Amino acid sequence: MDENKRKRLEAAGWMTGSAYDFLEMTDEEASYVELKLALSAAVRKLRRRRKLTQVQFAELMRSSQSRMAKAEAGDASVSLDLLIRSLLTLGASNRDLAELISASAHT
Amino acid sequence: MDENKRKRLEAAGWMTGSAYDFLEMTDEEASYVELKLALSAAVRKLRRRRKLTQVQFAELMRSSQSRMAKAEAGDASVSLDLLIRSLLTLGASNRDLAELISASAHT
DNA sequence: CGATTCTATGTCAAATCCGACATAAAACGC
DNA sequence: GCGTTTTATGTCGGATTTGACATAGAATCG
Repeated sequence: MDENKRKRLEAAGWMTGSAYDFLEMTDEEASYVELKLALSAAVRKLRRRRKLTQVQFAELMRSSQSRMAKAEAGDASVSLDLLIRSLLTLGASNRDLAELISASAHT
Repeated sequence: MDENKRKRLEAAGWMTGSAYDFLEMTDEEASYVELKLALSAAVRKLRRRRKLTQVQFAELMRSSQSRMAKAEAGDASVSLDLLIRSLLTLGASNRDLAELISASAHT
């Protein structure tokens, strides 16, 4: 795993929160985390493109501003479920999702 | 929503378990459920292609046979997270995931 | 058929994730 | 600068998801 990736993950709080020592993360685990970060970035991008504040977005999601902020930040407490539902709520198509996923962690 | 789709969802226990009346499910909710069912079917297919029993698969996942059975059955108690991690563990690439997603609910 | 292996289903305590709230910190306009 | 709006962060009780277990049901093979 390269250094840039490591720093990105660390910045999102993936080191202290994880049950695993970071360097022992398997490839699948790394892919999984990378995927989540890619989706969270996409949520932010798409929300802004839709000219919504986090508060407005949270209303659409029937959630809270704080949780959407965490979703966009790639916080470890946010599930893939929530990220995918966020993107769908923002109007992403399946094809959009697919492109996001195939683009993430293109190792 | 067409009748075939409705029956598929019902078969996986999505009617009694849901908080919503089925016919009031929004498009995003339907896409989300469709996606989960597509992924669960893919898990089964891929596991079999890898010549693994559910018990062996569960060991790879550090989970249990019963949970993997539920994952493959599209049980409502199984999250997208678990399905995605299952596919990654079975060796699916991001491109594979992307194709699954863009293929699901091709409305 | 009976034995063995594999899969399905129900249950439950523990772990995780959730929305909500409070509040701090940025960002933006004036 | 100061107010206002937006976003970030920490916390918490409750809801959901988890792995594990027991056990039933299929499938396969002799």
